[in-house]
Parts: sequence; structure tokens; C-alpha cells
Amino acid sequence: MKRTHNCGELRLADIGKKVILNGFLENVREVSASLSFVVLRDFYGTTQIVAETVEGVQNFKKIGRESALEIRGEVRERSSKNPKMATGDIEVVFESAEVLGECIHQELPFQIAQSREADESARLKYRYLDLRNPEMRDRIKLRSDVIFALREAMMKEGFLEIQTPILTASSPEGARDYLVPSRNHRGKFYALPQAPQQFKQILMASGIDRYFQIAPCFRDEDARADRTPGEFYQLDMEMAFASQEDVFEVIEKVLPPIFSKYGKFKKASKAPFKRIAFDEAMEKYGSDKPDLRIKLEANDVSEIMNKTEFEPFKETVIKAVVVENFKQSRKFIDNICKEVELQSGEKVYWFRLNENSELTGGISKFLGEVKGELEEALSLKAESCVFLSAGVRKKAQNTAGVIIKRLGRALPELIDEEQYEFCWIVDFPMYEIGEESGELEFSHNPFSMPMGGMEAILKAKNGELDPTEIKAYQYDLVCNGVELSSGAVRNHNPKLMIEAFRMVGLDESDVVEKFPAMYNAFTYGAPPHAGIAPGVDRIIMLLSGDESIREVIAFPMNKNAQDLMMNAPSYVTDEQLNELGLIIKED
RNA sequence: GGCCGAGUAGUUCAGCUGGUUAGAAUGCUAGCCUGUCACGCUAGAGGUCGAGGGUUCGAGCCCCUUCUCGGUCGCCA
Repeated sequence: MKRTHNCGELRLADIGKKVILNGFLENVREVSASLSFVVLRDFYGTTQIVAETVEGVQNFKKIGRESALEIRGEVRERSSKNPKMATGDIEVVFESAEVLGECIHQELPFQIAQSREADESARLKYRYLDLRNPEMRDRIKLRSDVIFALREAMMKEGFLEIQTPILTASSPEGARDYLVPSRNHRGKFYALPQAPQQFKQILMASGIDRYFQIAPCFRDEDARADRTPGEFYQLDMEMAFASQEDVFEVIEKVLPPIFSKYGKFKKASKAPFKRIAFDEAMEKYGSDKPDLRIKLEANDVSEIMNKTEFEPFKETVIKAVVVENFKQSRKFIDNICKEVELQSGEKVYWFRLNENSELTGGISKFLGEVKGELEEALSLKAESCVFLSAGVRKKAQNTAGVIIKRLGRALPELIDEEQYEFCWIVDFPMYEIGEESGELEFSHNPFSMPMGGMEAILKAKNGELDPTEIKAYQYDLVCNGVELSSGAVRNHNPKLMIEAFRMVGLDESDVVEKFPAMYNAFTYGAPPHAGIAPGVDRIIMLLSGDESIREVIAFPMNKNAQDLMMNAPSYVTDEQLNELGLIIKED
């Protein structure tokens, strides 16, 4: 017989009803030989079953925890209610039970309710048990709800969801591809898409006006806490006849309501989000993904510090981060410096001002001569601590950025209010001098539209303009220090594309041969278009407040790109390899 | 690939300056317990201290090698 109710819905109004419940045996509290309380759990909640006979108590003694059961009984008001439980006003008086799926293991790899504290390898191997934990179930539910809300919002804005191929051609740019050998074409390979980038741009050339997709993307790169190896999902979108501002407008409409509804902070930036130029972000926050909740900034004090006798501060860029009203111990400072040095690979310096505004600690003894200038430049007050980074501009900025983020994490008082604070990082440079090569390279997406268009490129070619001064219509969406996405106005002009490539020493053939479909499509008249692709997994992670992205994915791989549950990757048979032409059998 | 951290009971962890039989909590098993809800009480079982080698009278602890996991840098146009 079918269950009459789920384990989360029975209330006082149901008293007297004969019910059939299905669920997993979570717990048995045996109070005497003829009284025991049984907790049954399903997806929707838990319900207490009470056995009041010797037979009933004996029955539950024989059933292993976590077995799947069908229980029949009658709903009764509890004599001692449990306000912590949704169904805590009632209980079901046990009549009979049937084991639908027996758990034959006496000991589980971990306790379900505490699974999130268990060893992660065990959790991943026994993910089906981990997911029985209501905390994990809530994350899976959150993910489903958010993806539904994203779809709904995008469709309301007139976007069409279109599936693009999973088996496609390898692309020479970007990350490592996952390759799939072709059986019918020996020696040839498909690749899993790193993103539907070319397809969505071709859709624009196809006359589709607004496209989106919850798109799986595959990249064979190493993992991080906020980056799964192998595969992830993006809310991929592209708009025809659209500018940067058109893309911003859609995102500013779609994301904040979903963040404030489903997120743990319940509050998100309103449109328009703050726009920060890349150069300014690096100078002010030391990062192209600043966490604007943290009320700290990096100040340039190079000019003043260059004058001191402190050797590391000679002829280099010095950035200062001032924390006012600083009450922490020396140990705290040392810890911050150690952590920052570990992460940035650069040395951190510091000094503080005591309650009489005297310089103390750290490198203060080198600063006597410039005290007045420093106080003025940094508006220093008594009881402040100043953290400093030094080096070439990029390094000094980056280290200051790490200092800011570490302090923000260690000192919650630096954050006014917990919320989702979005910003756009704009005006990315089109080109940069490669650190290793020393040559001009694309700094991000080679298919972004350069600001100034053909004119700017030609000027740079003639030496009238430093190519590193050319900006691109390229932007990042950042929320609370997390990079949610890159996006761009695309370069839809084939001639301009070729000129842009020539700047970095590539020529027409590099574009035509490596990206033939997109190039050809654009020669038939392509609309100006722009798009973006926020990471779905990262969005869910921000909303749930998790530090590890694996918490919001049903079946994640571990750091080393292994699925411990399915045992992937795995060896395959010689027959399979032979059929694919990957080995030739001797006989 | 570099760096940092971790690996001890089914699970989460403690284990001092190297010293007798490696502990706790939880889970499991058995018994007791008539209103529990992290039920309680009593007893019991449960260990290749990740692996290998070394130093030592003696190693969970020190040294070397190695494996695994996590974090991070590189990488992710």
C-alpha cells in the first residue's frame, strides 16, 4: 500500500488517523521492555513512532539503523510534546512495520546526523549516506530551488534556453580539454566543452536574440576549495544587439532577488551594482575580486616610505592597510603576517600607534623621520595598526589584497553588515606583457571587443598608442570577494578580430583555422553581442555560506579529480581500447 | 610540480621531555529502565598508531623514505 503521509507533515489536526509512513530508521530510544520511541526520517522530516508492547519493542530491536521501512499506526497527541520538531505535537502509535530495504551493516561509516564532520573521503565514497543528512538534503534542495528560480527569471527576461553539444571539437585556447576518442574516426578526438562560448556566439549569428543555458563546462585543471576539478555549471547567457550595460541590467535584475530570498544573509546589493575599473580595484583593494563588505583599503605610501632608511622600502612600491581602533595582541599581528606571507609569498611589515599616537612595534624605529607625513597621508589616529607590503606594483598590490581579506576574516567588526555585496570590475586591459615571455599577450579573452575598436588597434600598431593601454569591454561580476563570472562584449567584426590577433604576433590563419565556425559565421553578418556566465556552483555556495564547493554538489569528485563512489577514473578493457584505436592488439 | 597542515578504535579526537598493558567521547553488542527526544544506568567487544626503513635498552612520539587526504601557489583565455 502507498504511504498516506510523509514524515514531516502530521499535525494535531491529524489525530486519530490511521497512517502509513515510509522512511529510514533514524534512531530507537528504548525506555523499557514495553516502551520505545522510534524516529523515522524521510526527505520531508522526521516523525516519532511509539511502540508500547513487548512485541513492538522487540520488533524494532531487530531492525538495523537506516533500514528503509513502512510503518502503520495511528496518530495520537503526545503527552510530552517536542517544540523542536515540526511534528513534535504528535506521535504515531505503532501497529506494524515492514522492512522495505534492510541496512545489513551493524556500523555505518559515519553517523548520519554528524556526517559533515566526518572524513571527507568517507563522505564522498558513501555519498548516499551523507546525503541522508538533513543538512545535505537542504543543500540539494537549495540548489534545485535556485536553478529553478534562475531559469524562471531568465525566461521572464525573454531568454531562450538552448542546449549546445557536449561532444565537440577541441579548442586551442584556455584550459586543458577533456578528450574523447572517436571510434569511427581513428586518431581523432572529440573534446568536452570548456564552456559553450563559441556555440553561444554562433547562436547570436543565427539570429537568436537572447540565449541562456544552465551549462555544464569541463576543464582539466587542478581543484581549489571553491573550484571543482573537471566539471562545473554556469548560468551561460548571451544577448544580441547588446552592450555591456544591457548585460549588467539583466544580471542586476535577475540575481539580487534570488540572493536575498535564498541566501543566508537575506540582503543583496540593489541595481546598479558598483562599477570599479580594474586598475582602480588593484590599487585600492589589491584584488580584482574585492570583498566590499570589508571596510579597508590599500593606500600607496611609496613616496614617503622610499625616503626611509629601511632597506626593503628603497625604490619600490609600498602599500599600506590601516586598521583603526586596533586592540589585538602582538600574537594576532604575527599570525596575520604569517598567513599572508604563506599565501602571497611576500613579506608583510607592520607598525602601530599606541594610545598616545606614538609609533611602536614592527618597523616603527625606521619611521621616525616620516611620522608626520605618514600621519597626514594615512589620516592616522591613535590605536591603529598599519600593515605594509612592498615590491613591484603588482606584487605590492596583491599582497595588500591578501592582507585586507585576511583581516576581514579575522576581525568581523570590519564588516558593517552581512549581506551580498556585488560589484562589476570593468575596463580590463586587452593586452599585457607576459611575465615569462616578455612579449605582448592577450590578458583575458582574445574575442573581447577592444575599446576604441579598429582605430585603437591601428594606432597601437603604428606606435601611436601603448597597446597595454587598450582596454576591453570585458568585465567580472564579483560578490563578497568571490569571482562569480567573467563576461564581455564580443568582437563580432572578423577584420578587427584579425587585427587584434596580429598585435600578439598571430595572423589571419590562427583565427580562421582555430576558430573556423565562429569566424565564418561572423563573415555572414553578425550582430554586436555581449554575454556573461556566472558560476552556478559558486552562487549556491555563497547562498548556503559553505567554504567548500563540494558541499553544494550532489556527487563531487575529490581534489584529485576522482569519484570515490563510482571509482572514476578507471581502467577499461583492452577490447574497448582496441575498438577506439588507442592500442593495437599484438595477435 | 612547489609550499603548509593532517593521518591513532567504525567515527571524532587526546596522547607530556621517548618509558610498564595506547585513552576519552560517540557508535556497536548485551542487560536494566513506562514518556524519551543528543534518553539514562551497568557491562562488554573493538587498535598493523597510514606504510617501509633507521636511531635507541625501549618509538604513537625522534630521523629518513613513501602513500593518502585537505588547503594554497602555479594552472583555470
